[in-house]
Amino acid sequence: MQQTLTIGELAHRSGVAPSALRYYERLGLIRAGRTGGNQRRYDRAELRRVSFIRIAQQVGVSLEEIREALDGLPESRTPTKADWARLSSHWQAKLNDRIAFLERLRDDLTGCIGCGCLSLTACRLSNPDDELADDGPGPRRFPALS
Amino acid sequence: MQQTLTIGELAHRSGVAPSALRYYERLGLIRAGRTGGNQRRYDRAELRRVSFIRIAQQVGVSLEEIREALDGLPESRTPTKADWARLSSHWQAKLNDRIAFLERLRDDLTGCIGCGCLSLTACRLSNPDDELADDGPGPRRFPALS
DNA sequence: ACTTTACTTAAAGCCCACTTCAACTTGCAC
DNA sequence: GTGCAAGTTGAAGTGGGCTTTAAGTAAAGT
Repeated sequence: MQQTLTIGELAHRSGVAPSALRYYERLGLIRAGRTGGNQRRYDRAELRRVSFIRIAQQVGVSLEEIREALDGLPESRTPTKADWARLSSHWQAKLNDRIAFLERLRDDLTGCIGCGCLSLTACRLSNPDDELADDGPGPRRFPALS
Repeated sequence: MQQTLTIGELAHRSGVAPSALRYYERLGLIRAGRTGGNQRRYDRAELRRVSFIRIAQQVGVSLEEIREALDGLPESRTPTKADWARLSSHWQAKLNDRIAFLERLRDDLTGCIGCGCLSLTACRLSNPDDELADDGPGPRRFPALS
């Protein structure tokens, strides 16, 4: 018989509060079996899911997006190494995008200070994505990520 | 007389909705003069403030922290190049911290896949029993950049 | 002068990611 | 078999970051 965890144990091992775990379950991010007395019992594999959720959150991904990603895992069987590798490499791509974005931000900020224009609004940091040419320096929308 | 912007103009040029600009004003992030008829008129320098706010938000900083940072600007005069350079370099440090954090995350993720441990929970990626356990309610921002 | 668009306010609403509450039930330790 | 920590539920509350609404005023175009 497979070893299971109570909600308190999973909470302790994952660093996520029990209330958050119940919330995740309502959103369909994790699953739990039940005892005869209706208490949750988590397969140890859920620990990995919770870790994944927390990592994705740190990258700035919403729970809804995380749910969509986790939906890519097989439902019928415990995810294999290959399953997780696929998901994780997808997240590495997201991380790389985000890192590149922040680096661009940092470098542009440096340029703005260095060049003396000082107008954050006048550099490519704020890209005039529309009719800039009314009068004077233009409208500035920040470039959206991905 | 100094050229000013209506709230609609500032909204258009900054890409921030008028309601958000009024909200920022309530929080003390930006300031506005008034016409005889009580309408807001923004000094062009406010455009820079709004840009700064948006950039800081992209880095994952809360409005409260942004307000504290902006409080470092002189109230009596229009901020000089040096004023902005000081603020911006502080933000560059934040950016670097955040970039370093994400890189560590990315590299650890690679390691987890490569080594086959597959247990994200077994690496330093997930720090069980740690301080993140009780952050209180509210949307999770990015981890503190200190 | 008139019409239309833009602005004003306070208060309420919304979305996300949770937490807290109240009232109750399970299940492990002794 | 009893005591008590740990679990259960739905509903309501919290905090951040806004948007929407309603009712009214200002200013710009013709």
